This record gives sequence, structure tokens and C-alpha cells, in this order.
Amino acid sequence: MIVIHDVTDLDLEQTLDCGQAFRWRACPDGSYKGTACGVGAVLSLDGSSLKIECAGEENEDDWRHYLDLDFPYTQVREKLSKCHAVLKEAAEYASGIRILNQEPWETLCSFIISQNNNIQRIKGIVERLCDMFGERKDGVCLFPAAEELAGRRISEISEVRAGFRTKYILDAAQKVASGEVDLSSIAEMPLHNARHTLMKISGVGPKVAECTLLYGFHRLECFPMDVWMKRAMAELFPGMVPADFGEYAGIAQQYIFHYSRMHPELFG
DNA sequence: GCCCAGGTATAAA
DNA sequence: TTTATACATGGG
Repeated sequence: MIVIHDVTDLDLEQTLDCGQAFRWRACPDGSYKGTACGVGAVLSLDGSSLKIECAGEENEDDWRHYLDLDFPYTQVREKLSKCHAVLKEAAEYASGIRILNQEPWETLCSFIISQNNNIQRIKGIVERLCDMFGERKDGVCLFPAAEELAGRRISEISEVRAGFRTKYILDAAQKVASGEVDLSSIAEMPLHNARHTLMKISGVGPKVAECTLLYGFHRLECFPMDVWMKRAMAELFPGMVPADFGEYAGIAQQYIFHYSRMHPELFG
């Protein structure tokens, strides 16, 4: 078991169940069970002590990185709070959100599945994808490698019941496995090129590309814009554009998303 | 049954 | 270039 002390700016529900990751489930006692860093794990927070119980090999550095524990969110919030009064309110409300460092391929694939879909069903599809095609390790199923899915037929992948997204999953797997879309090089590309490259995949549009870059590549200036966020921007930040939030616009976006979701009365 | 869900591809205007 | 519609599936 790993215990990390003096953890701040972390709320497990806000971080693991805010729609950036799809493999975590809340347990009745407030802990979260899921799979990341190549192992199954149960996370629980007791005050400022984070407990991580792994089903397999434990690596504290991996978890520090995954949960972004070494990034200065307190300072980010201070900076964002000066930007706009409503953003200050949102940042305080959602102050336990951290942007995870997830696997790029898993993130890309998960957000392809997310299109025109709801979080509950996205989780189910991702789980079936792992169960049916993922490597088994220490009693859990890891997210299937692109190479594993690339060799499958549509009829096989259809069994995860992803609907019309099945063909997109296969296209993504094939382009990633072949190197036509080289995820390792995307990490160093200018944002514009990175977006363009991801959108070579059928089923990847501006929203999925932006989510992949923010949640899978930790490009914190990315700002996924769906209909909800457009509305939130228009009503809460009239006249402003994502770039106005600066280099941490993606964190601002997540604060705003969570805050506005929990306060529907903000909208006329 | 109808509507919606952290969109996108495609066709038509 | 902009706007409309279909798309699979499952829960409310």
C-alpha cells in the first residue's frame, strides 16, 4: 500500500468522476476503484493523506504523475481567480479537480466513444472494451493496445456495443498502430499541428481532438468546447474567449464545467 | 414511444 | 462556408 501525505487540491470525486476519465467507480465508503498506471487500485483520501492500494506492483512516482500531484494547483487557481469573478467562484467550488496524466491512446479512444453519448454508457463501453480485448494482469483488464484492436474485425469490436462509433475505434487503432498517427510525436507538436494530426482519424473532430490533448497529453491550454460550455461561456463570461484564460485555460474549463453543472440555476 | 447524451460525417443549400 | 440530418445504444 502507498500512502502519500500532505496532499492538497485533490477531491477524488471531482477528479475521477468529472468526465475526464472513465475507468473509476465510487465505492460506498467514498473510495474509488479503478485501473490506471497499469494496475488495478483503490484510492481513498483521509484528510490530506492519500492511500493507494494496488492489486499488483506499486510505484508511487507513477501515481504522483497520474494524479498530477506535483503540479501547483493552488497557484493556478490564484492566477485564474484574478481573471474573472465568476471564474474565482468556480475555481473555489471545484478546487479538488486535477487534470490527470492519462495514457494518450486510452484517452483518444475513450473520447471517440464519448461522442453523442452519456458518461454512464461511456464507462460501460470502455469496460467491455477492456474486458474483451485488454491484457489481463493481476486480476484486472488493462486498456487494449491499439495494435490489439487494429487486427480485429468490425464484427468483433461491435460486441462492446459502441454503436456507430465502432468503425471510428477501428480506424483510430489502425492509424495509431501503423504510425500514420504517431502519438509519441504529437506530444511535442505545436497545438495546431497536433489537432490536425488527430483529426486525420475518422470520428475525431475538434472536440475529441481537444479532449485528447487536454486529458491525454496534459496540454493545459486546450479548451474542449461542447454545447454546454458554449452556453456556460455565453451566460457566465459574455464576450470572453478561451484564450482569455491564458495558459491554464483547460483547467479553467474544467472548473467552469463542474461548477456550472452543479449550479443549473446560473442559467436564465 | 420520445428525448437526450462532454460530436462527427455527409449531403445539401 | 454554413446548416441540417443520421447515427447505435440505453436510461429517464
